[in-house]
Amino acid sequence: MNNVDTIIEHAESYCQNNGTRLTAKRKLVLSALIQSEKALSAYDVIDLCKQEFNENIPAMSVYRILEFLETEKLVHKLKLANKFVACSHITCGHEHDVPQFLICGKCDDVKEISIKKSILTELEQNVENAGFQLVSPQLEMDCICTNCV
Amino acid sequence: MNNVDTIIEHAESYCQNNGTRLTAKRKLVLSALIQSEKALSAYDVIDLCKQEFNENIPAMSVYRILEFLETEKLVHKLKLANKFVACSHITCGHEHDVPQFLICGKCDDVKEISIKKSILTELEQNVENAGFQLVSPQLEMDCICTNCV
DNA sequence: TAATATTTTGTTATGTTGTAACATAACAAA
DNA sequence: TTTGTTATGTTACAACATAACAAAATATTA
Repeated sequence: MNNVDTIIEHAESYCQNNGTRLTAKRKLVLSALIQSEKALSAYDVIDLCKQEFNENIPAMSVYRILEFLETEKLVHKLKLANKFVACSHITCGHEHDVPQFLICGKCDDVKEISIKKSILTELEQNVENAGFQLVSPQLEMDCICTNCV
Repeated sequence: MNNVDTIIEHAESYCQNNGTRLTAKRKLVLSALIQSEKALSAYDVIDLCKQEFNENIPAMSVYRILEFLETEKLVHKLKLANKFVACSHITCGHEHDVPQFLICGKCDDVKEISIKKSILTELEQNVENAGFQLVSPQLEMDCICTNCV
C-alpha cells in the first residue's frame, strides 16, 4: 500500500468518527491534492482528476468538495494564493497548532510550519490594540523556496 | 482644500520626484481609493469612478493604473482580499516599515499597522529555518473590526 | 518647430475563477 | 416501500483579469 492510500485510509476513518462520509469523488479530490507536491487551484484539481483518474468532475462539485474537505480539516485553503493543499498532518491523529503557510510564489510549493505561541500572542495583541480581532490566526507568507531562488 | 486634494497633491509631487506622471486618470483612481473607507476591488474602483466622477474607465486601464500606483507605493494590493487600498502614509514624506494589514472580512475595512521589528525578525527566522525565504514580509490578517463584531 | 520616439489610454475579445439555481442520484431511516 | 437527507450533475452567469492591437497624448531631439 502506497503512501497516498495510507493517508486516504486515515482520512476515511477520521470522517467516520465525525459522522461524515468520504465519498468516491471526495477521495479523488483529496488524492489529487495529496499526490500534488504543490498547491492546486480548483481548476488545477479538475485537470489533475481528469489526467490521473480519467474522471470529469464539474467545477461546482470540486468547489463543494473542497469546502467539505476544508471543514473536515483535511485540506487547507490558502487565501493568499487562492489554492488548496492537503493537510500535512492527516495521519497524525491529534490536534495541531494553527498552521502557518509558506508559499513559493514561483512554483506554488507550500510548506506548513508552526510558529511559536509567543509570537502569535504578541501578534494578536497588536491586532487588538488596533481595535480589530483576528478571525483566523493562520498566517500565509509570500515566499520563494530554495529550488526557485 | 479638502483632505483628498492634499493627499493627491503630495502624490503628484512624489511622482514628479520619481520621474513619473500622475495623470488625470491615475488621479481619479487614486482619489477613489482615498475617499473610500474600505478596500476596493478593481471593479469597485470602476463603479466608484463612474458614480463619483462620472468617468468610465475601462477595466484594462484600471488594472494598469492600479499596477502603476502600486509600484509607486501609493496604493497597496491586498492579496488576501484581492482588493486595493490607498497607502495611509502618502503625506508623510518618509520611508515606512513594511506595512501590515488587518482586513475586516465583513465590511472590507482595512487598518494599516506596523509590527515590532523583533516579531518580524523572529518570523523571518522561522521561515529561513524551513528553507524558504520571505519575498514580502507584508502580513495580511483575516480580522473582524469592532463595528462588525 | 517638425519629426520621431515613448508613454499612456482606449477597444475588443477572450481567458479564468467562482456561484446561483435548479435537477437528479445515492443513501439512510421510518 | 416512501420519505427525508446528503451528494452530485447541469446550466447559465457573475466577477475578475489579461492579451493584442489601435489611437492619443506627451516627451525628445534634430
